[in-house]
Amino acid sequence: MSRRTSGVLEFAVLGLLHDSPMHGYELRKRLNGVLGTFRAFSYGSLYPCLKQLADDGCITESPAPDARGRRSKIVYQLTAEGKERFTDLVSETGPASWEDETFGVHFAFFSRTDSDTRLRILEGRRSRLEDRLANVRSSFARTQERLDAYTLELQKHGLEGVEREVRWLDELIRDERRREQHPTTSDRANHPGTQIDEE
Amino acid sequence: MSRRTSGVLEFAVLGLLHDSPMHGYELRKRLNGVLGTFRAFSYGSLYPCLKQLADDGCITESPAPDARGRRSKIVYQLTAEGKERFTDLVSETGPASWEDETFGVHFAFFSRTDSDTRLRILEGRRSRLEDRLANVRSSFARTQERLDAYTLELQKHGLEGVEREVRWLDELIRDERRREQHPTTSDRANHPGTQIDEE
DNA sequence: GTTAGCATGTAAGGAGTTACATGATTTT
DNA sequence: AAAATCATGTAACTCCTTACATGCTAAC
Repeated sequence: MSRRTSGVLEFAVLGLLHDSPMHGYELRKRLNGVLGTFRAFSYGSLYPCLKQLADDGCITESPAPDARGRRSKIVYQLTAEGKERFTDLVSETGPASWEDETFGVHFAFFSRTDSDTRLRILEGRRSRLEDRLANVRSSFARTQERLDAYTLELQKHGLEGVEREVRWLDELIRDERRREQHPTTSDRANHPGTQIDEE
Repeated sequence: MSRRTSGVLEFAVLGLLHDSPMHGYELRKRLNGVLGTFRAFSYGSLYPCLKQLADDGCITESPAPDARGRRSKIVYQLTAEGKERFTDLVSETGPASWEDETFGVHFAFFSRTDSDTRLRILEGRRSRLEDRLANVRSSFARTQERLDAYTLELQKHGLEGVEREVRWLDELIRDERRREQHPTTSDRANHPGTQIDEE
């Protein structure tokens, strides 16, 4: 019942261990694989996080099957409670799922959710970005003349980046809606190998 | 000679105070204006930073905080040492100038630098991103088949974002080179109002 | 038998946030 | 005179990094 840990790292760890047990080293590599450009974590945060998850009863630390020597490798494995915890996290559709720091991870584990949750998160993210656009644009209009060319260029680039993400989200939302209307067999269990039905 | 503070916030504060003295409240608004989409700071980090800069002798707080009776507004102003510090920071062309957390701020104050420094930073950033692309692409090639459609989509989106920034940098570098070859009067002092010579 | 990579950790600290506390000034 | 906004600050905390420390295991 503890539920002490929080944050992106914990979420990602639970998600990866959901696929299969692993040791920390492997975990870290996959972590940086799954999160890609978005984030990278060091062992200095990974191992304490694993300890915490173990304390919380979400994972078990077991010595490796081939352990005969002294300090053996540790295989981390999800418990029933850990699975439950992950399910809770992955189906969260509040602000925590669409903020900058967390949206990427939620998206990375989208195949663990249902279309409904996905849509809510995508739309949440979208309106979050729209808010930001509105803010930036209005302060832009107010202070534009005071900014030099480079600052202006930076604003423009940032703005276009956000606009680009909005377009991306629009496409994803459209696909997701289409899928809701024309459900296929692969929609309930979206395992690796499943393709998004365009391109 | 202290030089204790470091980081983006300090840099940005020095840069803004370089234009004109201000109080903290105003400073914070401009901060979020200049940095736009990239970052936002709270008072909880701004005021301690200002205290630190005052301790370091980079800024003065006027009137002195010992004003009897009422609490008065404080106007923060750059000292000679503060100006020097900012000049040092703004002409830094090492990794500190092109990493994710810092590049934006350096760019925002590009008009305070010479074309040479700008080019070095832009190119440093560019090669930083190229490295990242190479990394992601190779790990992508290795692990692609193990990723589900959403994770793949996320990777793709991230990758395209980086590619987009590279194209942006290419354009800026080209412009900067053109400017080096055809210097205009506005190149040495790039004050507000100066336009980048395209668009 | 030594280098390189696999594997697990810890201590110290950096850079920021949130929530709170307080008071001054302007607008309605 | 109430509400909004301007204005300054602090304490506790979060989440992560760097640098270090240690030892195992495979390959050359």
